[in-house]
Amino acid sequence: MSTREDILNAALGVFAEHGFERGTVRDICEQAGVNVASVNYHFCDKASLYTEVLQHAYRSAGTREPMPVLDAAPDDPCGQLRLWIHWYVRRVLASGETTVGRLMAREMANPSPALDALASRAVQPVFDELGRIVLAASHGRLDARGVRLHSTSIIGQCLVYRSGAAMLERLGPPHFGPEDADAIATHVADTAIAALTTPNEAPAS
Amino acid sequence: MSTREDILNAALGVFAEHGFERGTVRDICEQAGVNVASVNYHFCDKASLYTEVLQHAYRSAGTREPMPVLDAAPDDPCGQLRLWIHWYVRRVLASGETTVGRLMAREMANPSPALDALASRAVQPVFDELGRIVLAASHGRLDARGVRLHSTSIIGQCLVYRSGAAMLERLGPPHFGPEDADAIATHVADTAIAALTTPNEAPAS
DNA sequence: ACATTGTTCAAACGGCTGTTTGAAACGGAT
DNA sequence: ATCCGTTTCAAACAGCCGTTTGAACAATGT
Repeated sequence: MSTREDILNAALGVFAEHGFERGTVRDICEQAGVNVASVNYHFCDKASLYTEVLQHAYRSAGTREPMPVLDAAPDDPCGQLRLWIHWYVRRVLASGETTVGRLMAREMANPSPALDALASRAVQPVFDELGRIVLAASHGRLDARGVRLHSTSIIGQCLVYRSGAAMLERLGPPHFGPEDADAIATHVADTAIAALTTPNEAPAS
Repeated sequence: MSTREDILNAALGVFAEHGFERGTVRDICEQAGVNVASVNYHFCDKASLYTEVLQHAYRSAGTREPMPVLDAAPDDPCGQLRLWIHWYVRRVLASGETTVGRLMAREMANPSPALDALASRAVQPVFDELGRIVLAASHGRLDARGVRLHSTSIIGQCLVYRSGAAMLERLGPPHFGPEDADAIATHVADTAIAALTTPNEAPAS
């Protein structure tokens, strides 16, 4: 039962560094210290190996820093939102340096069939939880469309520090790294709460 | 002089759909109606062809819908911000369907040497302009760090509809397409202006 | 002891890839 | 018409890829 996990770990690194196409089975097996045929024996395909690697990666990233329990303060949805955003930003910026983050960024830009399973199993629960908090923070005033808009805005503000990292670090200072996670999270939370608590806009002056 | 451009256009479509690795020279040439050897004759490499395609794509995307002139209302920075965001969202969502947007998203996740030139030439001016508007909308209260935070939040909220499109459309309704560009832009502008005009938050409880 | 099952391995198999080659076709200048 | 540089083409090349094969090996149950 060791070779399977050896392959899984080696494949995580190889796929993250070179992507699915350039990451060769031979390279993975050499790095795992196993035979080439092992991939086709334990996982039937290179593609199937990839999907398992993706789920393994996302799950391990999730368990390393689990989503905070928010039942603690059910009467303070804004506080819950702050907590959630801090957790998510830390998770996003931390994964930007490790292999997992690059793997996810690749998969977003280059969707493979593995993305379906990943979306429904790993991402959907996180996104649903955010939607629930947003709805509560708006005191139930938002419809499904509004919840989705606000949730997507929050996710977008966080994710840009990973998906747009290559571009941002080419745009001159000031730059933000994992050490700025709390500052970024505070800003995103401020923005989100300001948007949720400001009544519908009249055009601003 | 036709085959060069034929190859360039065909390669744009092929690379955008399949990426650099999976986009084969044979496919490009077949779609352009030319011989396989033409790629190595007109561009020496497949890689060189790719960098030329990237620059060609950025340039054409920029000229199709130019950044709006904002000198019209220099005394209404919030109005300028709304205008700018509407322009940017429309640009992002439009390019999300065409080939250019997907090509850019791929390049972000998998940066090639071509990204440096693209960042300084195509993206930097757009980002600087946004920074100027944000600074004005905050009545000059923000430092460079604050301007960068707000600008990045705005960009992130817009870009997520492209860079996260593959994920978002797997997360169940409601979905947003190019026809919702104005609604999205209005929401992002509301959020940004709410964040810019709300006084500094007290730390969360 | 044997047979069975699950696992590992070296070697080879097709197939697709980017690239090269050398000849053929073209087009303007002499 | 002849020449010469440029461009196109069919064909082949060399290499790497994922996958398969069939034999060796280890572990387990009978």
